[in-house]
Amino acid sequence: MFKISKESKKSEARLGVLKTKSGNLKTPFFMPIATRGVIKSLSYQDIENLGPQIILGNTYHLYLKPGLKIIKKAGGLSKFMNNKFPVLTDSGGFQVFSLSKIRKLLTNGVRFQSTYDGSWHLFTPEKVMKIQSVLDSDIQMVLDVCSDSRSNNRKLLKALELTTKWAQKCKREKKKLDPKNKNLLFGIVQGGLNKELRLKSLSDLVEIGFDGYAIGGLAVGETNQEMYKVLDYISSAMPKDKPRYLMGVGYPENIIEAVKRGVDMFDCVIPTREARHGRLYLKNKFYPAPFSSKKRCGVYKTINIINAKFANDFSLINKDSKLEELKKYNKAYLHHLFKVQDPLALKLATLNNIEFYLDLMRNIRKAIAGNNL
RNA sequence: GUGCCUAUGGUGUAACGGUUAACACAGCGGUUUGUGGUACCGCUAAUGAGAGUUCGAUUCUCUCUAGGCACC
Repeated sequence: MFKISKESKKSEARLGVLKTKSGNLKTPFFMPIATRGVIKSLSYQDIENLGPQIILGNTYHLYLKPGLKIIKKAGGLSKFMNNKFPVLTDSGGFQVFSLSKIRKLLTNGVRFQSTYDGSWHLFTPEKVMKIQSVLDSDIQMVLDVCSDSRSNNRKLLKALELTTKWAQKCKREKKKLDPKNKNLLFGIVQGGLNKELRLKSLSDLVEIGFDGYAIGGLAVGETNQEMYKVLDYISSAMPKDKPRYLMGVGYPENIIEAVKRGVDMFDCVIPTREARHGRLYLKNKFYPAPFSSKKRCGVYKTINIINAKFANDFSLINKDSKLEELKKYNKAYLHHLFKVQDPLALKLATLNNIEFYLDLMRNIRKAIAGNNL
């Protein structure tokens, strides 16, 4: 299921292959986000041109819209999207955190209010697994309780205990729904910034046994240093022969620091969300030199294409791109597209940033192979 | 030509004889970590011109200028 092919001599970084029913994934990898069943503004053709290894969808959002009936009729999320890549679905655990104002935490699950029509829906561990079964995602996540990493220990402990209890239920339900273990199930480590709680959470999950382990509840308000400190001890304590997934992270420098600490999988809204707000990730002249811990790893820069100075910049959006659009359109034009709020602006910027992230991951893998990371 | 009405940032509107003239959009810049395209946070920017009344006028009066409407 997961095989490590190379361990860096320079750090805890490793190369591996994760097998899923829809394809094999070279780790470390990054998952572009398609929460609602679309990488915002991109068609399946655009996605194929980018060639991600895997994309990410969301249980809560897809359950509300289009709903299970439609997904079932379509034959699963990938068929619905005409997507040929593996899919990981998040459980809705993050919505416990991000939608904290419109949810109620119960001992048997979470009651969420729909962001569409205000109706209430109970998400139990069992139900979340049923939904993911219909979505037929290659990698499924247990329902967890993601809390603010700076919460007090009592709250963290409660979140952790619920997470563990629910993880057990998720595993049991998954066995019923998918006895041949066609799709993978990952547990999620919680515990905030508390070492003792983190390690307890991990060992409880390992005892239950999962196909992979995720680190949740990070990048939710703490500093980078605090996050790295957690990774320092939790990553090395995780089973070596299972993939490690740092949920929701991050900026390129965060990803590099996590890879050095032995993390294999990432997802983040940054490249896509920031694209829609006009920020483009671009290689600088040192790319892909050995990634340093300097700001922007010393190898990339960002620009805000909406800035007035680009109104007159007729240089190409991205001369290094493999994508025709980014090599043929210039910055002044993209600036204009943002000013007139044309959807093409979002698509071009999104293509640029995802391409950057995927290329970054390729170079990270190359660097590990050469013991340079 | 006569009468009436109007004049506030780039645009559209508030306000009041009395603190620093408010709001929206536009403009300029920033934020974003298991999604925020519709989000969030800053910044810039105005009382048409002149005179009078008044302790104090963007507000009241007059003249001018510009625009609108009606009549000839």
